[in-house]
Amino acid sequence: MVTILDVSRKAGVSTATVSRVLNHPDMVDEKTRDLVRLASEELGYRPNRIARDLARRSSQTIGVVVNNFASPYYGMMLDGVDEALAASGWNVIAETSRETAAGELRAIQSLMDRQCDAIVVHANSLEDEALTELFGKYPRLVLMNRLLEPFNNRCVHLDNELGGRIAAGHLIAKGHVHMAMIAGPETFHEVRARHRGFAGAIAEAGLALPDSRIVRADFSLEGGRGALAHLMQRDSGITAVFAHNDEMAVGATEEADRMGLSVPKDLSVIGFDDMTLARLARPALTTIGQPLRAIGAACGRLAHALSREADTSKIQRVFDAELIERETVTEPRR
Amino acid sequence: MVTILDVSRKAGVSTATVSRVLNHPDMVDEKTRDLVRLASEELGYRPNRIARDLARRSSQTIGVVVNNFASPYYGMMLDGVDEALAASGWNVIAETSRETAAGELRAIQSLMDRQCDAIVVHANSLEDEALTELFGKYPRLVLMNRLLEPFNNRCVHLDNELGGRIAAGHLIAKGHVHMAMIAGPETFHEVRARHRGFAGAIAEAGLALPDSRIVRADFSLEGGRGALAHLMQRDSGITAVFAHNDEMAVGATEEADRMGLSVPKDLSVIGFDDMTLARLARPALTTIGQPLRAIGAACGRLAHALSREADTSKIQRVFDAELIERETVTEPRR
DNA sequence: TCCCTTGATGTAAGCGCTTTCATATGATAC
DNA sequence: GTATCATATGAAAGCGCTTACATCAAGGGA
Repeated sequence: MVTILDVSRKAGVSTATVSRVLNHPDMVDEKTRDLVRLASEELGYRPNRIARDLARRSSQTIGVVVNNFASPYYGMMLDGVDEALAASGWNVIAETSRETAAGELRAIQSLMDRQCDAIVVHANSLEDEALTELFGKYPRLVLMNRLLEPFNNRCVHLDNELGGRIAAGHLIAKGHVHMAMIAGPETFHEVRARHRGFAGAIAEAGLALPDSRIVRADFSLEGGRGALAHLMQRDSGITAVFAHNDEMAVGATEEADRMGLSVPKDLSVIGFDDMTLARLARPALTTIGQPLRAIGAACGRLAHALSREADTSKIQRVFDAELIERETVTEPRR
Repeated sequence: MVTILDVSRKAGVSTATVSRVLNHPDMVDEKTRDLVRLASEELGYRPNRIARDLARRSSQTIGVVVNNFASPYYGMMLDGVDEALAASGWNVIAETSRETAAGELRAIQSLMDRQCDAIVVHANSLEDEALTELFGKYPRLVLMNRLLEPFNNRCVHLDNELGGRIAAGHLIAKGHVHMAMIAGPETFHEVRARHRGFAGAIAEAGLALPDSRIVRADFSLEGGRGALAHLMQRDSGITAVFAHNDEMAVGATEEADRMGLSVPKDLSVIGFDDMTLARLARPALTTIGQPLRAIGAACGRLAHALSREADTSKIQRVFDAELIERETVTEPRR
């Protein structure tokens, strides 16, 4: 390994000077600069990032914690973070939590041990209290796609409640009255917010969403199928279903099809997330979109600003959900 | 920040002893060990990973270079790497190349600067020569899902040629004679291998795959649609199409539908990759699956072994493509 | 009793950088 | 010619760890 000492010797200067041409080139004479650069070049010198970080007491790195890498949901947000940071020369290092609270803690710890200047965490297993303690203790934590009340200014998230509202609003506008919901697991705070929004808008319209029209599934296609079967068996008068993600919505569509119900003629279906699959499903799924890349990018910018103690006031923290109209919602049959 | 010095003072021992209870606990007396552990605990001490890595001259970290995070194709492989390394306590740090050769080089460099003990790279923009030079120079590089001839033992990949062969074999077995191919961009080495396998198997069966039945598209749904339109216009006798990825296959299916051709009755379609979409498409897409997670895991294991100069001979490097039969292939009409 | 082991700990020298502070040099001003 | 200042550089002290080596006490064998 060629070190700064080798370069300094070859160039006939001190290591301090070499370090300066790397980091503060204007502090050194042009001739010396060229000398050093030439020597660097010839030796193929590359500064050791670890040593630099240790000396600087800053790693110029943002850590990110996500559930896994395989799901494009996290992938898009990660891409967003990455993109936001690329220009500044900062790096992102991501770790997975494997969907457990312990994993989330472990990943955060591990990223702190690596001296990340700030950490963006997508936590959905950790409880509010645990998070509150963490956020109270560490000022350079950013919460990704979740709201934690006293720390709003370090949360970047989709307005899930609005998403639920939009879904309900769209169905109501089409004339639906007997609506049902296929919810995700209650541990997800997004699920609770979507539920709140959907139920709220329905109530405000003077309609009802009895518990019998709510069923929970696990975000999977099969879960969606089972949920729809369950729902229709309880109450065959349902004309529209809101599913908490696209995969369950597609599952519900398939199950409806299997039961001889045509979507959207006999049953309208609306999903959530607007993943690729919503676009590719047939009939193409009407859904609620969220700007994942933008959310990720905002997290990246926020984390970066926090690290440099820069102004964070102009960074957007709440992103609106958006109705993506495709083919699975129409007026109810009368 | 609480350092090893703080702990040593609190426990009344030297920093060396503290370091030893952390790294070689059996070298220190039980009583001292407890003393140190207690002090650590009370102070909330966490070793600074950067300092440790510098002193050890090893980061216990594997770097991974991928095109992007958003595509599950990379996501699954990343998850595989992550999973393979989790047990050993090693970390993975991933960087994106943004799909350019320059980006691939930049990412590799950056990971080297961070002293990754080994680097797994998914390179599809870099030419063979450039890669050969890199692999010659750095013995701890692993190539992900691509074969680079003189360095077979550092390449983990799907047998794409076999994949092409399997696709052709399946269609031939069903009785197809007039087959076509929607290829991806020729810059992808996978594309060339799939082409080779598909064409080879057809030739060996005594059939023909004239150039007029090959058309190139860009791996997108729209590309697939356009390609199929093109193909059928040139030669309406085609009874089966092999597309180089699932998205193009689904596009082709849709376009066929639009043209009044029913899949699979009038036209059989077979894709490649077996992404979620293949499972969810209707009709569900028959395709060639690749064990991405396993490939990623093998890369992780190989990189890990390389770092420790351990035995790598038992690590699988070539993975077989697999036929996933669903609904889009059947016998041709006669 | 003396010498040699053995085991437990401390001392201190790194790891490859950055940065503070001191120093040298030449230019500028009087 | 001397005092002053700006500019360019070097010396050296860290950053928070690990580890080779030295040291020391206790135990065992002669």
